[in-house]
Amino acid sequence: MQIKVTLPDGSVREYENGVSAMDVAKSISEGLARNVLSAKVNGEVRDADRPLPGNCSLSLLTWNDLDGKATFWHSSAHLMAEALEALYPGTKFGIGPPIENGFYYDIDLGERTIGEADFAAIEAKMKELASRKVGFERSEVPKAEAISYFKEKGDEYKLELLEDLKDGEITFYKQGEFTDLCRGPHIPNTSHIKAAKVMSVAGAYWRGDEKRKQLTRLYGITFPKQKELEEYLVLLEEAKKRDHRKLGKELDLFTFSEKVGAGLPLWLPKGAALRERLINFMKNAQESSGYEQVATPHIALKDLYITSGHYEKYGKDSFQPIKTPHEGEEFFLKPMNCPHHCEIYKSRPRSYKDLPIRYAEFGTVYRYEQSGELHGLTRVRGFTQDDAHLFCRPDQVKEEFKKVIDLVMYVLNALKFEGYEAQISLRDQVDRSKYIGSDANWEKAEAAIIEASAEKGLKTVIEYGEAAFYGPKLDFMIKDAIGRKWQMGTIQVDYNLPERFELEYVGSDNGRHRPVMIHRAPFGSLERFVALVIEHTAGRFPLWLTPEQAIILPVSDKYLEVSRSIAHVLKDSDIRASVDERNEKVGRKIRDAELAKSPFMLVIGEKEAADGTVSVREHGQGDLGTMTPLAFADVVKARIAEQLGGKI
RNA sequence: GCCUUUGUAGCUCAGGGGUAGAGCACUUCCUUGGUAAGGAAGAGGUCCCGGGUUCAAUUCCCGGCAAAGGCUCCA
Repeated sequence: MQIKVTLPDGSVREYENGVSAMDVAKSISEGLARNVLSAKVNGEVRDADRPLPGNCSLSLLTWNDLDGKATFWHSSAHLMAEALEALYPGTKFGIGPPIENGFYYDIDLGERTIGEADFAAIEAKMKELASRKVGFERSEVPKAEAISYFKEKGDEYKLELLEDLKDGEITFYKQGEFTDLCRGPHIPNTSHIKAAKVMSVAGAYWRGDEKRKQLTRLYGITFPKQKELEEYLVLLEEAKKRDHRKLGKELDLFTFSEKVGAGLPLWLPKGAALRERLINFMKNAQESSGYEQVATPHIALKDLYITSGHYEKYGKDSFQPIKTPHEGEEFFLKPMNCPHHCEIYKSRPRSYKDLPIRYAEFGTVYRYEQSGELHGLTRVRGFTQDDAHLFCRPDQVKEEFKKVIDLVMYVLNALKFEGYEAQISLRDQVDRSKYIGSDANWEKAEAAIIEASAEKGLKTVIEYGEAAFYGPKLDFMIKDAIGRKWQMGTIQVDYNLPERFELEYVGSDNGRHRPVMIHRAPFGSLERFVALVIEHTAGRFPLWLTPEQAIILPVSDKYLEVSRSIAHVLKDSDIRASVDERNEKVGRKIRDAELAKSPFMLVIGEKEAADGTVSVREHGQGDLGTMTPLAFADVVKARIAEQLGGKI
């Protein structure tokens, strides 16, 4: 009997029934067969050596396919587990999946601990085990047998995993001396793994539950070639150079002080000025979109947060209240601006004709974050949101939401952010105890976000359980230099706060109606936004944003005076420029300016002083020739106009 | 908060139970140099903080604090 196998290029080949993906590979070429790691059969990734189920579509997976890499790393996790069992007998195993870059295995070492000093031994053992060139043998195991196997081994974690599996669906994989409960698939044999590195060790709660036992998580990565491992490590080093914490220090943007407190950034003059430019950029954009600025204090009475629901939700796990000395009144540092803005809305009666009302505030808020969670500018305890709250009629929600999407997109484009992901954050589908408000309101809000995003043609992913406690969100996520995802802009539809604050407007029917609120922050927080701009530009900011647009480099002290007067001319043309007045050679000044990422260097020597010109050198580009200071100013302005797409 | 690691000059880092080290930055002097580092001299330290062991602790031990990588959390 023959079966028909459809390959990715659309071609159909016939084979004997019982043929494996590996056999198909061999029939195409020996070289391909050597590189096959697993196979996608009718969309399902399987071991390459399993017989094909009949007529099917087949793609052979190699290191060049994401699924092939995942198979490779999954098998590597098993290999590391085998090494660990050999080195540390009695180790119990949790789960060991592949991840974006490599894999991890969660293990319970009992009383023993593992540190970086042990990594080399584990890597050596892995390589030794890999070189045996043994296969990963798949076997289907009855549940009772699987249970008795792990009972005997004393591995309670695998036993717990087995509880959730049905009899008849349980498979083991065995390579060498190591047998693991595993769905598979795996690579043909261990010898594909030529380079192995244990990257780091961390604590990880069993099944992600803080209340359960903390296991030791070992992260590792492997490659089919030693050279690829070396290249990967170089890439990691390069990424570290873009780290905003490092660049922020080098570029004099911000600092932290143990005396001020962890997670409380201090902005240096250059950083503060950069922040101001971002604020002005946003104010301009908002002004033309009908927003009005408001301003509110940093603290408020406890009662405000009881009304908003924040006290119940976060009161105990938050900064504790400040008390007045005599009356004992309790004030909280504001963790959000919305309750204040609700009170502004309530300050007088509203007509349907007034809506939408859009209150914007660059509000600094304070939140207690767990100490282990603080991270540079991306996770802090005090930060400034480019916050605004839109109060609108129910029939205006979708339109307003779409306008906010436009604003966010404008911001992302102006800063050249491309790799963002739009995430619709909805309620947890099972556990609803984390949220306030009626199901009906949640459903309305969720539908509004999904519809508005779809009508804007936004490519979105849906994440359940990621909503705010009072409403669903559309979040714009972006990765940092080392691939961690952060939330940047956010837009949220909220039916709950208007109810809690009893917000109303008088409709055309002369009746009282409840407005809907939209919370939104295109930057998210200025702190995090600056961090991500630093990492995405590697410190080479867009010209309109950069601290210093030009540095003037006199060839010798003789040209200090003319350099200073050129700086004045540029300043009068709104160009940010300064003079490097140090007693150094021009080569040195250029080197330092290049390292400081100054966009333009203006060399002034005898010729330029005589001609009334500047010799322009662009960062990373080199000499652009000479021109007058005013012509240079025009070049800068034209570049800025180009970067901002004609706006502002 | 939990796990692993780290904390030495402004920065990057070496060192080690008994006078504290380098490079860069900084100060002064010499040099007036044309597109990525000119030369010389000098100054600079509570070796994160607190306790313990010791004749002696920056070094070893314990506890804090801060930072790094994760886990959990994230209005």
